[in-house]
Amino acid sequence: MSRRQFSVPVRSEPGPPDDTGCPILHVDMDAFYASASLLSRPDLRGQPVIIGGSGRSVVLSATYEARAFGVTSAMPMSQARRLCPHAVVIPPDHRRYAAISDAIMATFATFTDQVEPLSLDEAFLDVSGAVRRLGPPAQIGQIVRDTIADEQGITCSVGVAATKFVAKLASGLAKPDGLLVVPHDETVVFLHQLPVGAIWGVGERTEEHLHRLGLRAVADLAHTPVETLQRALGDAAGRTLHDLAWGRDPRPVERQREEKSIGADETFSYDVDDPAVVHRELLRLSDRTAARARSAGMSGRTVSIKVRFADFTTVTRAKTLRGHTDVSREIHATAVELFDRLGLQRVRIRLVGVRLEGLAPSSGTPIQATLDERDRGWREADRAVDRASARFGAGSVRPASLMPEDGSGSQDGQPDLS
DNA sequence: TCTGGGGTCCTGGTACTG
DNA sequence: TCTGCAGTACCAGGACCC
Repeated sequence: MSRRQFSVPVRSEPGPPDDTGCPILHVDMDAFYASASLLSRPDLRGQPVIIGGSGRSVVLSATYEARAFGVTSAMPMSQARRLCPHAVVIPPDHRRYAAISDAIMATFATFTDQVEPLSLDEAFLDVSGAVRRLGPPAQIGQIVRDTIADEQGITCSVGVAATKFVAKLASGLAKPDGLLVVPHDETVVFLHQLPVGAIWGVGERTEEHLHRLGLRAVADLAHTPVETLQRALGDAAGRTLHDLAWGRDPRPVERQREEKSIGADETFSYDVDDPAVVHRELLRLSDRTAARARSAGMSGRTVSIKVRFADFTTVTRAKTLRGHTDVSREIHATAVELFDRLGLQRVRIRLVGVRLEGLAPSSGTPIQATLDERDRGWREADRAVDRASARFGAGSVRPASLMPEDGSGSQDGQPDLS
């Protein structure tokens, strides 16, 4: 679900496009979260619908009817409501999205075992091994589209190209509900007509930077010496951009991608300057992070925190531990230490986050060796909480300091600040 | 005017180590 | 023992992705 929108004139020649040497498919669901939410609200089809939360949140997705009013994903909800006041707003249902995504990925796997999920709603497929069984890549792309529509009731767009980068661009141009082939021999011509912002890795800042250098189209990038780009953007980015501008993208479709970090952050419903409140939020986030790490069978060696102030400036602090951990209490203690070390005096804070980095499988790391008897006790307690959560639901057991003062036990997972 | 939450990768600076 | 150097690890920030 790319957020960058651009368009180019796409050549339409008579006859089917030549997909020889184009084994990479990029499949991207159309307005995935909105389409998935409408499956249970068919009465809203054809209407402007926005998927998003309340308070200081942003738009997760919107139907094409809402997009016609200028609503885009990642836009502040307050702005989206102003642009399209008559839109129906539906809160996100992440469990449902994950279930539909699992089903879609399982469908992809029936076409090829070379599937690389990029997010819940998009994936690369290398169909080189399926051509003899199912036909040329463009035909496979069409079968994928039909199958997803039949099975899930939502549409998707498919890009077919020689490389991942170009396939992704093609699916974006095919939206909504389309398929676009970029023939191998036309890759460079196709790329050179695009704006620099179309390139993977060129965001708002880099685009501005390139514009200041007088580089507006991908063709300009391609004809700029790589050393010039490297001086302007750094060695890695300069080289990558130059390669992509010439259609060079040797990255294969990778089935498994290792997780590098797990974390959670939360924006307060209003800015907070009480350290005790921040400590409590760090406990909640540490708990959530540790539980997710344990459920993934991972532990991490570095704990980092993120603090965003009212003026939106953000600082991060990190500490690397002597050994790996997945213990909530240890992560929380480190997070609090990092926060206190900032020495903030009644500064207004908008968001805090906790992240566990340097992940490794818990089974292969000597966690127990680093723990004393007391810590082992906390580890066992975490395990007991995990078992209770699995049986009675997430949040059924939590630290006493996170319980509401009235003892009701009711809590919705939001910071208790509103 | 208002900017979420989950991540990855890169860069530059500093500290540590042999 | 001290100094300089190079490699590596760590840290913080920025930019980017969906």
